[in-house]
Amino acid sequence: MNIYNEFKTLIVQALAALAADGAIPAGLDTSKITVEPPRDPAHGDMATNAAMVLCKAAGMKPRDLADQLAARLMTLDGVDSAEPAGPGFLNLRIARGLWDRALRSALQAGASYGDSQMGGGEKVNVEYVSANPTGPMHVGHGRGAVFGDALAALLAKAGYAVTKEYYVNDAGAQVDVLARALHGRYLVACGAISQAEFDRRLEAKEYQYGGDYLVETAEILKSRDGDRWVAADEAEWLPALRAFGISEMMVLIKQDLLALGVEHNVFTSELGLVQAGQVAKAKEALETQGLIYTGVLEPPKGKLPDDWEPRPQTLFRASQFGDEVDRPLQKSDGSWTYFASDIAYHHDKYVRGFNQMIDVFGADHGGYVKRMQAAVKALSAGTAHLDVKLCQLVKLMDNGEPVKMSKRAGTFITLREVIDHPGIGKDVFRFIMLTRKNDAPLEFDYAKVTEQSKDNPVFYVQYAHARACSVQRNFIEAFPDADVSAEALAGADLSLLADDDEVGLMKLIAAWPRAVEQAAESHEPHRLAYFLHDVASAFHALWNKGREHTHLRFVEAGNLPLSRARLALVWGMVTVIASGLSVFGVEAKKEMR
RNA sequence: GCGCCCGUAGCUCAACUGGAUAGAGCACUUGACUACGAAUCAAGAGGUUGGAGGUUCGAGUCCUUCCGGGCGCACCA
Repeated sequence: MNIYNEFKTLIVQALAALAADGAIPAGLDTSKITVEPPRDPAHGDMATNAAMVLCKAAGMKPRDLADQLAARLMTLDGVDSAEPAGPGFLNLRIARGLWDRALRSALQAGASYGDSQMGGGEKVNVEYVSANPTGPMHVGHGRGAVFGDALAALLAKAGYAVTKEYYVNDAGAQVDVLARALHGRYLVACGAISQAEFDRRLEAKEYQYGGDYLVETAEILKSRDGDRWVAADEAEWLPALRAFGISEMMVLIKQDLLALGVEHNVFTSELGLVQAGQVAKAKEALETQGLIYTGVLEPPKGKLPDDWEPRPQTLFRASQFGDEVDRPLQKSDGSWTYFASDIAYHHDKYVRGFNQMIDVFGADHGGYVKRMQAAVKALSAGTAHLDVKLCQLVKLMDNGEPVKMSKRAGTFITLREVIDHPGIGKDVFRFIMLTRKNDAPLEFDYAKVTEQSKDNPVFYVQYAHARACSVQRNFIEAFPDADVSAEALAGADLSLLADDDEVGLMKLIAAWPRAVEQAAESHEPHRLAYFLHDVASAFHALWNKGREHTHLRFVEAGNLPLSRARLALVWGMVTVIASGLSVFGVEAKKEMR
């Protein structure tokens, strides 16, 4: 129940009534009308741009249109005042009873407060993480994982039927590279080569994954298979070690995901798609539309690669769908490109009934977006939509100093190292990852995120929640027989909440459903982090106001009706924070000690 | 060279998809603990939104063009 949307409906109805009276032309396009809280609360509770948006089509001055609309709206229950302002805004003041009603509905809804029907049950597929199965997750993966997970939860809250997917890239060249590196570690484990020889080969780029994590994997392999792969030909050991390596790496990755609290519904194997003939099928689907041909691409502009040579390739006409050039589906050895199997994967999603797809990638995949969107457009005859969210880098800092690279991971700092850092853990990591827009770089400073102060947004929000729980404890102490259930609180006499800041907090609580819908619509969960911060801030302010003015304290011994009304307010705030944190997958703490 | 993303207070970042006087936190200045948790709060100061044009009732947001940064640019994923 988004109160702003309700009023938009009322305004559209009022306009229709004006049109019926002949005061304005009929059939105006009302789609651009917005109803939103004004930036300056002094302007009222809601502002609409209706008069400004419609004035041209109506052939009226915005001010006149606003006057007409204002007069009409004034007759409605729930509208205390409607005043034209500025260039043609219409500012509304809403009856107090509606804010009371919003708080009651928050209390009654509990954790489901803010749930929306916006999505109408439409199926949405969110693909995220999809890290290559070649090693443990690093911090960048962690950001994508948290972002995708929170976005999925947000869309679910907004009424979409969400499926969370992980695409396992187990078919390309990278997994061969993994197999070779694993083989090297295995030779060391079996005593076939020395550690020094391994290091030499690593230096010579014979092996590309130097991370220590493969040492243990090699040990497991040795204990399973003995030394049977030592003398074997590569053609023999490669497939075996590849399969083993992939499954072991997926175990590592799933452990990391578990530690982050990230859970996918579906894991799709690239190799599986290839073996099942899905790639060929997807290619055929494009072929029947005449979108596949064999051709030679122009050399890339700018720096020419050393090994460039004209080569006939199987190409997809991506340029017909907004991409710059056509894109190859097959390598010169006839095997599929990554793009080809990814087309098959998205085709598969489409066939499974997803017309809304979201892919969460690292920012280094930016060049890949257009061709994938082109493919989805082509495969669905334009009926499916793919949104690609690119997550920028995470800059790891400690007290302002960049954190050094890790030996264990080879190059990257592992996700594990970060969430196992003293004082961090999954909740801190998750929340901080969501305090920035996905396409903005994010600075993650160990010192700052573990600080217990308002400089640390995780702490600040959780502290508000814990403080509120403390109010409840005090209330129970003062009124041992009183019912503190949300249902009972919803029955409190809310008209006793008279202070401006109390009403201000009520309005914030009432704005939560709108915040959820807007964050969901824009695919931007970070907005909720800011909203929660605002709610926490309003609560902390009210708390301190009670410190200076004792009559504003939440719990007033001997005054049960007032105390109950205030606890209802506090609990409304708790409801919003708990609801928001659950979207983020972060625990709401009852106490900080 | 081309494409995508970005440029907002000293620093890190918001800005409700084009709305009214561009907002928070940190840092800085001042004030509030015999006190429901001072891990907090109140107040002050801080800006030509990288520059210049354009679109319109109205631009940080859209268009054009420069400047500066990041990423990507056939048979890698």
